[in-house]
Amino acid sequence: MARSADPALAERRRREIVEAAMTCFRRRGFHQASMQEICAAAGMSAGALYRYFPSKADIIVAIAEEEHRDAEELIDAIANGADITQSLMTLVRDVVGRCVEDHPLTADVLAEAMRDTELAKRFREHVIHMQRRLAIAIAAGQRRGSVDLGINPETAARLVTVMIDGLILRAAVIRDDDPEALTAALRTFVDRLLKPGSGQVPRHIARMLTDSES
Amino acid sequence: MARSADPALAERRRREIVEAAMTCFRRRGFHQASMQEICAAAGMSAGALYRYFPSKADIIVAIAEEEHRDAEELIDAIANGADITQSLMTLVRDVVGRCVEDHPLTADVLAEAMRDTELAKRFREHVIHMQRRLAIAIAAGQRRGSVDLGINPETAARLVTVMIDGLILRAAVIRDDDPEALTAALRTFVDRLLKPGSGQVPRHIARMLTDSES
DNA sequence: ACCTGAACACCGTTCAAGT
DNA sequence: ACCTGAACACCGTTCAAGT
Repeated sequence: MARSADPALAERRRREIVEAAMTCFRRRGFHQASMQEICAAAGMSAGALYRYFPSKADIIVAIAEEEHRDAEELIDAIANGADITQSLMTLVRDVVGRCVEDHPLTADVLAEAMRDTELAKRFREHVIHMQRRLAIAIAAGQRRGSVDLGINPETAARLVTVMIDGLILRAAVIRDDDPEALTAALRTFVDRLLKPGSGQVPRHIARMLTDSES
Repeated sequence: MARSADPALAERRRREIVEAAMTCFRRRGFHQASMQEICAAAGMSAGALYRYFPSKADIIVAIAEEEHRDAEELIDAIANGADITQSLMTLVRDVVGRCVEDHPLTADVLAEAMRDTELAKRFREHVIHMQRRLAIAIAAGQRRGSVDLGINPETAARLVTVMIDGLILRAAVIRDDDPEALTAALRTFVDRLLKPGSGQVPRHIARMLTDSES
């Protein structure tokens, strides 16, 4: 990475490179895009680029860091929302929506994480962070009465994050999967998992419940 | 692929190549493994290999076909099981378990599908097939009374397949994620989604339900 | 200090030459 | 018909030479 006399310049160059690489990777994928392409997009020579990133793999680590930072900002935002059910729907729409744009980057990061120890470690920490934040938000929802008390917050958080991963993957590969059916399915998932006393109760019993308890 | 005078030889060679490639890809990943390595593992020259596969990309298409065929056999097997809840737990254990071995292949196939139209098409068809089979099995479960009538079979099938994708992804990247917690979470997911009249009903009401209806 | 771009070892793929 | 392996264009990375 070369000790720099001008940290501001170094930071600026790194951003230029990451930005250029993201454009190239989105267009052609991590392994299909060449360093020459990235150099051209960033407006610098190979030698200059290698002054700021010791290898192509390090560029994708920087991209993964950015993706994870973005996702964590999203989840921190919803963690403060009052209605956890609605917040989750919004979160998933945002995460999956953003992914539709960046699906190739996400898939590339994943595939690289399978080999790259550094990347795998960051991925792991990211998932753990997401899960913890969500568990806290769900527990808060339980105290507020907006989440069913019958479910363990850690369990719910685990299921939601796994579901989000699955949704991202699906949005990435199956671009035209019926989006309304998916949203409806997600609603069902969130309701059955989190809604206090959910729809499985027969109507006449549900009436008794509301009559006697609210 | 070269019209062959001996179709049996051609089939044998293709298998040798796919087998060799799977070994190499598992070890080093799709893009890290070189054609020279695959040739050496298959015991043939570059020219010979290219007689049977027109490109590296076509080898991964063959591998994806095999993965999909395996997964579809698994789902067809459970579709005939009596207890859909238990079958699903078994299915997930099998799919995720198999994946722990083949996670790098799965991730490589996914990342390639992001660029490779041919691969993406096969992926799409595979997901649709899985979903249809599962929906049929779930509908059968409803007729047998082992699945809650309050859920749409297509919706449930969609959620289960998305969840499976998420689980594969997680098993692939986060190898040491607490497996027991994951199994327990999955149990919760399946129960809340499919079990007739699940745990959200308060105990005194549940008692009334069983007293008056069964 | 920062940058250039030719050079290096290696990649996927081809094809003239062998049997 | 089937196979070999040197050759081709191109890859990620390095480094002597410039400013």
